[in-house]
Amino acid sequence: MRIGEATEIPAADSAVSQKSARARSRAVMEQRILAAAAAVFSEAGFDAATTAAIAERAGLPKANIHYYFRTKELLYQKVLADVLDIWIEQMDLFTTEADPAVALRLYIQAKVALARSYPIESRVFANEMLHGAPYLGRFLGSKLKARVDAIATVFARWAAQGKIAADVDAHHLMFTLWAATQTYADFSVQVGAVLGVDALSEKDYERAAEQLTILVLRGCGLDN
Amino acid sequence: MRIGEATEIPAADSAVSQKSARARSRAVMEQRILAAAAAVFSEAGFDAATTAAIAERAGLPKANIHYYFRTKELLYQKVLADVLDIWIEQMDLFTTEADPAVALRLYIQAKVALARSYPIESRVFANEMLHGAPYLGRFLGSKLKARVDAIATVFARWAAQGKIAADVDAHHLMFTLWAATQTYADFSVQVGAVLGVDALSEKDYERAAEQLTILVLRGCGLDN
DNA sequence: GTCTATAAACTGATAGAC
DNA sequence: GTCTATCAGTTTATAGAC
Repeated sequence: MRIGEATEIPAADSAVSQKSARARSRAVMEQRILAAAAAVFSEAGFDAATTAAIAERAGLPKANIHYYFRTKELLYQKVLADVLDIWIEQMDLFTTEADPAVALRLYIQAKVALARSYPIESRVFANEMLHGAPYLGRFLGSKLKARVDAIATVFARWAAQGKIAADVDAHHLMFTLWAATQTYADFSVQVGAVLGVDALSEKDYERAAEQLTILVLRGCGLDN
Repeated sequence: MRIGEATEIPAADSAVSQKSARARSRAVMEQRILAAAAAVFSEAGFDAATTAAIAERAGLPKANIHYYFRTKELLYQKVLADVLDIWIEQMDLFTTEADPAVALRLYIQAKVALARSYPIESRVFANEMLHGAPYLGRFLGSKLKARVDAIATVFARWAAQGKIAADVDAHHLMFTLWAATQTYADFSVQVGAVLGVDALSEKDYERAAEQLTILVLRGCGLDN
């Protein structure tokens, strides 16, 4: 297929219309492969995931995977980058002007919602951490650390203003919030088994968020 | 070497002395292999772990691994069983007679101590959960569920006696406690990076336990 | 019991026809 | 761009000398 053939549709969105039919086709295939790759990586981890499994899930011959992503490593890095995009944009809630109780409540709800809506991405991230973060190591010590340090500053101001208990360490609080929310994605098998259900329902996630909110707000000395 | 040769030492402990020299030698080799296997499984997960890597870490030829454990799967199951032994014996603290604050404080300290002393075992367990618990699935829905259900009964009694906040769900509290403590083993790379340290020190683990205790006790409506 | 050698299957990646 | 065939390397597991 050449550029500007019959399938070329004038799009309303200019950013899209600037792409040729070929480029659009490539983007579609890449998305399809990335989705399949994320699923396989989440189930197996990087080392155990096979390009054959990714190809099969994408409904493509194995060689096509290597045509769009030269190596398995490049494909994994792209998956990880997409996963990070989802994860990092949650911490803006913690500003000095915000109400601590409201910020914490919204953050917990957002994180539990992420665990429910993006379990695959959550597990890819968990696998990466569990295996020593060979690809995300840099990000953790730079960008993520900076974000949490900034949040700690906000918590210190809140504490100085008497808005929150002074003995709460923001760093460790974040570790607990991350762990407690991600467990509903990463360890959903365990949670489901202990609750006695096959799969977690919307009610289960709501209750999870509600319970964690109760614990954390009261734990931070905030009236519920 | 035949049974009853010069290396046969009369042992004070009868249980040990009943074992032949051959059996003891076998037990030693099995332990050596199991330790190496746990390390490799914790770093790679079951699928990505190779018997060659286990052999290398144990300082043995690869064939010897298969002599003591016929298949990689049997070796993994034995490692998992040993891991479970470490993990399940922590919940006896929660009895109706116990003081809720004391029980929770001790449980958190014990769990954080486990995360520090047995990070390998913790990661093997985490890997198994993350990949859908193909080998521990049964255990989760039977033995573990029964334990947590029993704890929930204790919490209900405590709540009825006014000893603990009535709106705390014991099941979700346990999920949070497990996740928050295990994160110091499973995600120690992330924790260390955000704290700005290469490796977590004893002080870091102490602070982790202390902070989680503050949050949970106050969160459960208990005077600290 | 230990170890070298090797079988049989699978892995990431590529060549080359279409 | 797509796909079959295939390479070189690795994997689990075993055979068989010692």
